[in-house]
Order: sequence, then C-alpha cells, then structure tokens
Amino acid sequence: MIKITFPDKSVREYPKGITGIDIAQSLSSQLARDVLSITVNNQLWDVTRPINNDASIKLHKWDDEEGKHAFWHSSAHLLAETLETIYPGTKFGIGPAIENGFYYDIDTGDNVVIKESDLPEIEKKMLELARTKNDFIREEVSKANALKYFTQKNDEYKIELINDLEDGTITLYKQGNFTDLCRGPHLPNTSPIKAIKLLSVAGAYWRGDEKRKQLTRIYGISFPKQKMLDEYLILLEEAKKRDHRKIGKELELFTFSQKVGQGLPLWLPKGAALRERLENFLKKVQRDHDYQQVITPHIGQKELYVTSGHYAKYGQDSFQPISTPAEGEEFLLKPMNCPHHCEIYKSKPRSYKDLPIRLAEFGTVYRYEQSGELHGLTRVRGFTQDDAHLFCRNDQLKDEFKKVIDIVLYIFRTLDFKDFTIQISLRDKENHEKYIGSEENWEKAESAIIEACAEKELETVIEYGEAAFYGPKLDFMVRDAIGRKWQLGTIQVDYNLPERFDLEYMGSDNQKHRPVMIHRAPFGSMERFVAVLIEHTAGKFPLWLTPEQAVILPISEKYNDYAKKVLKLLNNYDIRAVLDDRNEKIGKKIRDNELKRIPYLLIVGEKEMELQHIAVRKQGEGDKGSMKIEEFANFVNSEVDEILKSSI
RNA sequence: GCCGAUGUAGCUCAGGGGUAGAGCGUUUCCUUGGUAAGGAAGAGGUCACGGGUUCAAUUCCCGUCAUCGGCUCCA
Repeated sequence: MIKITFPDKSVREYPKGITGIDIAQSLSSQLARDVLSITVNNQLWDVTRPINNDASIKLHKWDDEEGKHAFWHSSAHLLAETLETIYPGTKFGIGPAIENGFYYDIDTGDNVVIKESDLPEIEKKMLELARTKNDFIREEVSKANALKYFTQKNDEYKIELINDLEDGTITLYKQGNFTDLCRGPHLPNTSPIKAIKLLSVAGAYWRGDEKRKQLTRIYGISFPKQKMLDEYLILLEEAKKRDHRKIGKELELFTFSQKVGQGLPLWLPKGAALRERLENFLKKVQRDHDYQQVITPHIGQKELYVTSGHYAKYGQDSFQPISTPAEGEEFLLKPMNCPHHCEIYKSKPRSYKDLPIRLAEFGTVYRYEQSGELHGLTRVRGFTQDDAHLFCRNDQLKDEFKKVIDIVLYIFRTLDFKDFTIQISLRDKENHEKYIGSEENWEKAESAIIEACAEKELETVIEYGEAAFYGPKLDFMVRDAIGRKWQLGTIQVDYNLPERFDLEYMGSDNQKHRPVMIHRAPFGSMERFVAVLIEHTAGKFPLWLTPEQAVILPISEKYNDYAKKVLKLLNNYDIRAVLDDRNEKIGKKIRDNELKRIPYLLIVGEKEMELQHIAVRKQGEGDKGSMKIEEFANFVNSEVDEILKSSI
C-alpha cells in the first residue's frame, strides 16, 4: 500500500500502482468522469499513469488551468493526427495548449497550402476521430529510439527537439495511428473532446526565429460540451463588438488615411475631446505631485540619439534621418522624449536641494514599426506618450519610485481598471549585447525596483529579458471587462542615460554627483490607452470623459426653440450637451442616440416646455422622470466630481 | 519584414467576362409624432492602384498599396 496525500492534507492508503482516475473513482464516480489530469508531487501526470510510491496529489477538472491544459493539449494531438490523415507527409513542429485553446505548427511541404476555408473539413474529421475514443498511450523511450522513429518519419523538427532533450526523459504519446514527441499529460482518450472550432491559420517561424523557416500554424479551441463552445464563440463576438477600431469609427473618435500614411492616427473632434480630458486629468494629478510640464520639439539632431544610445540600438530600422539642404545636418524624428528632457536638466547647474526634478510632457514620438505590426491605435508609428522623467538623488530613488506607483494605481482606480498584474521586467543576464551600462548600475536599478515593490507590498511577477536596453522596468498590465490583458503603464529606473548625458548636481559636500533617472508613463501612450479604454468600456465612457454627456431630443420641431434654450443653459453649466433636432419621431431619435452611447437623453415636449423642465432618460436604463434644467446640471456635475474625488 | 486572407457607395455587405446592387446613413418632400426604426422620391461608385490577357476586365492573371488574422519586433 502507498500513502496518498490530498490537497487538504488528508491521507488515504491505496494499493501500489493506483492511477489518478482510480483515486477519483474511489471518491465519486462523477469525479472520475470529470478528472482530466493530476499533479503528482508537483509534476503533471496522466490520470491513467500508475503511482507506485507515496505521493501528494491534486486532481484537475475542467475548471482548473491544469485540466484545461491537458484537454487542449490532447486536442492539439488530435488536430495533428487529423492533418496527418488528410495531408500525408506533413511534418510537425510544436503543438501546445495556450491560454485559450491550442495550436499546432506544421510544415505541409511546398505543394500543399492550408487555407482558412479548409478548416471546417479538418474540424469535421477531428470530431470523427475523437469519437473513435482512441486512448492516449504514454511510452518512455530512449533518445536513440526516439530519433530513430522520427528519422524514419523524416520529421526534422521533432529530431531537432529530441536532440535538445536529455536521454531518459523522453516520452512519446500515441493515439490511433499518430505518435508524437510529448511530455504530456493527456486525457485518457479522445472521447471527451466533443466540440471543436479551428479559428485561424497563420504563419509562425520555427522556434520563434525569424531567420528560420516559417511554418503553418493552425489555432483552435475545444470543449467537452457544445454549449461551452457556443458560449465561447459568443464571447469572441462580444470582443469583436468592443473592437476599438470599430467603435472608434462608429463614434467618430479617430481615423486613418492612406494618404497621410499607415500607422499615423488622425484624431477626430470627439476623440480629441476625450483625449484632451484624459490629458488634463493627468496634468492635474501631476501638478499635485510637483511635476513641471515642459515642451520639446518633434525632431532632434542625430547626435542626440547617438549619445543616448538609441541610434546604435534602433537607428538602422528607424525612420531615416532628415537632412538640411545647406549644412547637411542630420535630424531624427524623436523616438523618445528622454534625451530632450536630459538636455533640459542640463540647461543650468543643479543643486542637491533642487532634486527631485520632475519633467512631464505629452511628447509625441515617431517609431518605424514594421508594417505587419500596425494595429488600430494600439500599435502605431506616431503616438503621444504621457511621459515624465524624474531626476533624483540616489537616496531619493526608492521614495520617488513609490510615489510613481501611487500615481499609476490612482489612475487605474479612477478609470475603473480593477484587475491588473504588475510585472518586474529585468534584463536577461545571458545576453549582454542587448543592454547598455555597467553591471553595477544594473544591479542598483534592479534592486531599487524590487525593493520599492516589496515596500509597497505589491504582488508582482518577475520576467527576465523584458527590461529596456538602458534599464529595468515595472510594467502594469490591466485586465479589461471581458478578461483580456493589456500592457499599459511603465516605470523604469535608469542609471545609464544620466551617465551618457553627463548629468550632474552639486551635493551638500560641494562635490559633483550623478543623478538617477526614472522614466514613467502611467497610460503608456494616449493612443494605446484610449484604445484599451474603448474596449474596456465598449464605448460607454464614464460621464467625466465622454465627449457628449447629454443629447436633447425635441418631441417635434415645434419644440426646437425651447430645446435650443435648454442646450444653451446646459452649456453654461459646463455640461457637454448636443441637440438632435432632426425631423424624426422621438422613438427613432432615442434609438439612434442610445446607439451613440450618450449617457443622458433629454426629451423635451409640450409638458417640459410649460414647466421649463427636461425629461431625463439614462442610457441603458430608461426614463428617470422630469426635472428642472438646473437640477439636472447639478446632478451631472456632482456625479463627475464624485468620481474624481472618490478615487483619491 | 514574413505567412495567409481581404479590398465594390459615407458605413455594413451581396454580385460577377458584356461599364453595378441591398440595407443603414445622407438630401428633398410629406408627416409634427411622448421613450429603441413613420412614409415617398432623389443624389451618391474610375468596383484600392498600376500593368497584362481579351473584341470587351470591376470580374481572370501579375505587381504595388492598404486592411485583417498570426509570427518576429516593440526604446
């Protein structure tokens, strides 16, 4: 007998060689049906694999990440098996489970191209194969045998993967006629896979290396029940409805013009109004935290970026320098604001008493993003950072850093991003050529961030290799209303640029010292932030931000004059109101303006005109009754004040 | 940049070797209506751009550009 310890620390005895599924069966037959994988002594196992020694275990069902993982991983194998049936000779790369579903990277050779229109047929065949209820059979093999099998199969990708593995750790999984190199775990058999949707076909470089062959990647998702797939597809539809590119067009927030150039957003009046309000909000927060606004030009001499190191790092694949006709001077469109801000710092001698100096600018920068990378407002070639650079003494660094964290958290609270993760992005120590600056500076910068986060008791994850080339970062990722993750704000500690720009201050010891810099942008960029805000709110912006807070709807043209009077009064109260005086019935006007996501619809007709009232209808909620104009104005204004105040 | 797909009216989209269609929007007229679509008439298109094949190309072929799904990259 062996002792099995459960997550609640209870211990039961089972015969040696018991499997996860048998353990589940001993607890309840329902559990035996639901269990998908098992963790045995912190290793993920198949539920059919015999356990021969005392162990602590955890059974995973669909609700656990580990359970879904096994389910989707098995689905990937099923996809591969299907592809091998339909397209014999296909070579296989990797086929993992991902956050939502799975994919398989394949090489179909030069003569076969799999198109999106082929996916339904593959799906159908997959479901047929799933129903044959083939077992997933795990087999431990020697490296030599593994190599032999895939050599005979002529699959160079698997051979390459095996060559990187240690002998004695290699396992194969077989279901039906398909055998794959795989660590597992898998479902007992294919039958739980009841609903499958193949979502897209894409190119993907072998092992993520753009110098290597591009394989065909097929993305898919699968579920144990058709209903779950239907729900997932509805969620995808919902995401599509929230797409900021679609809503941006509908609400006339921004546009692009081929003539102006790809990746160069044009902010329309309503979008500009929204953005301006965000900027003013942040400016006020920064004023309260003793930041000073500065303004710098959109170009700078090439030399400036040679000094900063940006030219060496990014110059080759950037917008090429602009030259002047006579002197042949070279300028770059600024890709960053920091060098300009460093020069502002240098514009006069600084004393230790002056520090910290906090220079803020909504600085527009231009970066040559690869054409295939451009995406709506989230990835563009010209964008405005809500940038600031804080120059401080070493002894002030941690405190300054913590204050910036406070600002970022305040902004997230105010904008109703409740769910976010914080990532400490450190350098990859193996890869020195990616970074500039001394080992010592990096150590100092990285520990400053780690300590500041610890003191603020932030829950963080550390990612190596994610640092900027000049320093480590703290990155903020928000989860939006339908659960998608977006990277927004960033705070970076930098000992390197102060050195490169030879920044100094006079210390209390009458000696020159080097300040340390913090780069920070709570929104990241205005473009990206507005995009995320659109998707988070589905275009239903909070009252304090929305371009139009209220629309006045006269019942008929007879009341247009009264409506104009209401409009004027509301505008005098600083309410952003507009008038819909089209010759349409009230039902039509309500429908159209609800679709425009305007928070308040104000209906005026005979009754309202007599009482000098407005009938208030709240978007999405309906009739709120009639009230005096002043009363409504005060109500709206106090609601706005409340939002901004309550989040402090 | 790479792989694949797409590009038809302001928007969403149908069509297809014989120079174009719907709905919404827009304009005009009728209607003056009380909480999610009143009616009628009209305007609006070099079918992304440039080549080629053809008696004839928006349709087929090639190239370019842009967009979309990914990959790589992201100061």
